[in-house]
Amino acid sequence: MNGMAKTSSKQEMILAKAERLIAQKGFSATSVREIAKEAGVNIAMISYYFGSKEKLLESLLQTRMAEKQEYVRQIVNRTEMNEWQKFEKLIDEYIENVKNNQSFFHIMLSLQVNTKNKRILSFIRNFRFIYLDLFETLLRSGIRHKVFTRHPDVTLLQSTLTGTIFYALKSKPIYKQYKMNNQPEPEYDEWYFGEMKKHLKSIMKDLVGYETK
Amino acid sequence: MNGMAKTSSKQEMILAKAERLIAQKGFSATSVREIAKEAGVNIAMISYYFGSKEKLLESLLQTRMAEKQEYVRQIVNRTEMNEWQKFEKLIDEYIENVKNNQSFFHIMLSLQVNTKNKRILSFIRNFRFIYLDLFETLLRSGIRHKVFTRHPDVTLLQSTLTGTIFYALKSKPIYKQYKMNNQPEPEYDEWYFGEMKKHLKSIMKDLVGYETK
Amino acid sequence: MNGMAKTSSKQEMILAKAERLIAQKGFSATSVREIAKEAGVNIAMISYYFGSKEKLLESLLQTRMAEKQEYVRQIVNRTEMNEWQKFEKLIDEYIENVKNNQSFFHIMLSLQVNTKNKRILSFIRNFRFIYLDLFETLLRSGIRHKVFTRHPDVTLLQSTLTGTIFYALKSKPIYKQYKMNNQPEPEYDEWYFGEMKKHLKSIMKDLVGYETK
Amino acid sequence: MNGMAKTSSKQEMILAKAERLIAQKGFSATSVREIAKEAGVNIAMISYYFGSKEKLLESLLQTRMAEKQEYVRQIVNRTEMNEWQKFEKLIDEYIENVKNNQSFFHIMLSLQVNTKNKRILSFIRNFRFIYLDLFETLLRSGIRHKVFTRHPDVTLLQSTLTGTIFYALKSKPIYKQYKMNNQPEPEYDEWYFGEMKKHLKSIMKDLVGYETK
DNA sequence: GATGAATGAGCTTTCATTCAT
DNA sequence: GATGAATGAAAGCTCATTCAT
Repeated sequence: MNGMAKTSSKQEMILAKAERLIAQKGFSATSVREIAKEAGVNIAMISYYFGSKEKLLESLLQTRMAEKQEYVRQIVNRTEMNEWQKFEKLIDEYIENVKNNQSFFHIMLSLQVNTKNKRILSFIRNFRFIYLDLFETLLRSGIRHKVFTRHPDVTLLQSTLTGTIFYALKSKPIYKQYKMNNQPEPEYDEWYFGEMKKHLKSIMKDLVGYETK
Repeated sequence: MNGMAKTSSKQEMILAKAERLIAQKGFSATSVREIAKEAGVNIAMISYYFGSKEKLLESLLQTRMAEKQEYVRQIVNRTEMNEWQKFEKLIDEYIENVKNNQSFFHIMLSLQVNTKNKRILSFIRNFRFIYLDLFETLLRSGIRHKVFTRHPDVTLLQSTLTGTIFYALKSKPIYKQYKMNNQPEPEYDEWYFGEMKKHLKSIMKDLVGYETK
Repeated sequence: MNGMAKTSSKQEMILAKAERLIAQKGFSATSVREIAKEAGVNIAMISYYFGSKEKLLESLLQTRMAEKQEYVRQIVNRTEMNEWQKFEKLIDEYIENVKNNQSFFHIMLSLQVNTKNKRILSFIRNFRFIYLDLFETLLRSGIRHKVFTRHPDVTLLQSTLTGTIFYALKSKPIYKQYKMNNQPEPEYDEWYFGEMKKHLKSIMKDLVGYETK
Repeated sequence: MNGMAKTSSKQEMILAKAERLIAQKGFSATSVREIAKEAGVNIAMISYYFGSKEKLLESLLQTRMAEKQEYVRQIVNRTEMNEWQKFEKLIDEYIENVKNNQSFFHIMLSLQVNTKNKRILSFIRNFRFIYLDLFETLLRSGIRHKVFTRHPDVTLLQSTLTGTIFYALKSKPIYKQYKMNNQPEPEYDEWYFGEMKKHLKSIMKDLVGYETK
């Protein structure tokens, strides 16, 4: 048990360091040596634990994605909320999630552009489908219960929701500079992601035609 | 003159092939050998023309960005349009531009996350600032002329506009698969980008508070 | 222990082959590939063991210089000899040393002319200072004990001693040809370095004013 | 004629810049690009004028050696001096010559160790032989005229003479540091080379057994 | 299970030289 | 005669991975 725990923590340490480095520099520009050095393990360990650099990435995605998918189902299954409240909750949680896992979402975005790895593409596709299905279900239910008055295309909705978040995430330093804002990082983040939430809720409200009484 | 044209076309050929490869695989994952092979030139030519792999990328960005910035000013300076019409025109042209220069915009997106090259970061920042300034000017003018009734944050507006386009672009195959659509590519593209235009105009109309009379 | 010995012998093998090649062809004209091939190791091992080609050279100098400095102290500390006998002993040993490590001294001379490497220049300077201090001590002691009657400038003394040896070393093939001598190498070397010893002792005897009783 | 003069000066410029660079960095470490850049000519000119980098070096040596050999004969043929005076004159002139052509003598020294170029080795050998013959002639004459009482080996004599000069030249900064001398360069040089002359004359006087009456 | 040593393939860049004009 | 363009070869180095223990 001691041995296993130690091993497990080593693997998790490797994944954590790899995540940060790959998010910062890209997958190709990050060397196994660097990851091993950062994680304080022998170079051979990456191949030893994960098989290869590529499989380390796959392992990283699988691990992180599994962690992230669970919370979604909880929201949808809650009955005390109407569809618009669930929508709001989803937006809040999504943005919080991105805020707290910026490295992971950087990698996700980067991989959608560049990877040719079939397994990784499959991971990403499945991840996306889960959200599309979720939104579609929510939209239908909202229309049925007359909470929503419009039924937008769910793929365009996702593009705007996720696209805005990702692009805003990447643009954070540029926008901070544009506005000549000198706030310390945590405070600025709080404000930045808060504005993002309000902005996206406003757009989504318009898209689904939710009318405040 | 013949010699110059020939030289110029070789450099342009290298840039074109580099653009496609870097967009597909990322900068680090693209080797100088590959670019040279694709462009049909000797490996040494990349260093000869551009100095280094890194400087080739800088040269690519500079060249393409110069090409793209011109058309923007033309729209803004047209006087027979009101601000909302200019907004619509900009969205149409932006989407067309991205559609026709997907590689370049992929690279731009990718570099915003991963590069640490100061010069490149500066290029991108300037490119982004030009658009931000443009939108800000347009918003102020629209408000002044009572064409717009709201003044949204220009950075969030850009994130939604550009983020939606980029994300929708990258998600095209996934969405096609999700909808189990078997249309041939050109027809599907025509429809897909058309829907994107309508979708974004609808969002923007809401954001700026433009009221159809 | 077996592993260590094996490793150590590989590194030593690389150093030995590098020494010979660099002495023959010069540092710049000797390629890492060549050294690796001669030493029977993979090219990557040079970087693996030494860091770089330049650091291999530094390592070579440091290793060899450490080996060479030890014997000097032994002579000086011997009490049964007078100063002139120590002088003679030093000349004999120095020339023997050069004879048996011609490659190393070729490199030393070559580096004094061409290198701009700060670390290497520092190695050489320290090496030189040790000898200067040694000669100065010997001269003073000899004067005090009335073994020597003159106190020549120690730097000029070193220039003549070392300069003669180095230049004679380099000129060996030319002089052999000049004298149309066809002796086999080892016998010729024996005679050549023997003459050098007598010649330098004669000069030094004059310089320090040592009188045979 | 204008064209020729221009060409000739270009070639001489290339030789001059090549001399300095090769003396500083060594032949292999000096690139054709560098020489061309320093000389302000096109890279192709080196191959064009001299055939190759190697032949440029040959050309350099041949040119410089021809310039240097002439002055020697003048001294030897002067009849108003006895052999020792000629010896003194030679030492003075030799040291002056080296002082004023340090680059060339550095290259000579360097090539004697490292080059495998047959033609260059032949140049150097001939250059050396001329001096050896000269000294031999002088020694014989001195003995015959009872100016000298000893006949040292001419190769050892040359090794000491040239070796001391070269080594003292190269060691100048090290010795200045050793003596913690802060004199300005020109004054120190004057003193340093003056001491060298006295030192070598003293040694040579002893070697040839010249007795002051 | 874990690791330092070692490997071959590949990287970018620079080399001296030649070509086409 | 002179030169910018272009080339193949080779340079030093780093890569992800595997081997031997």
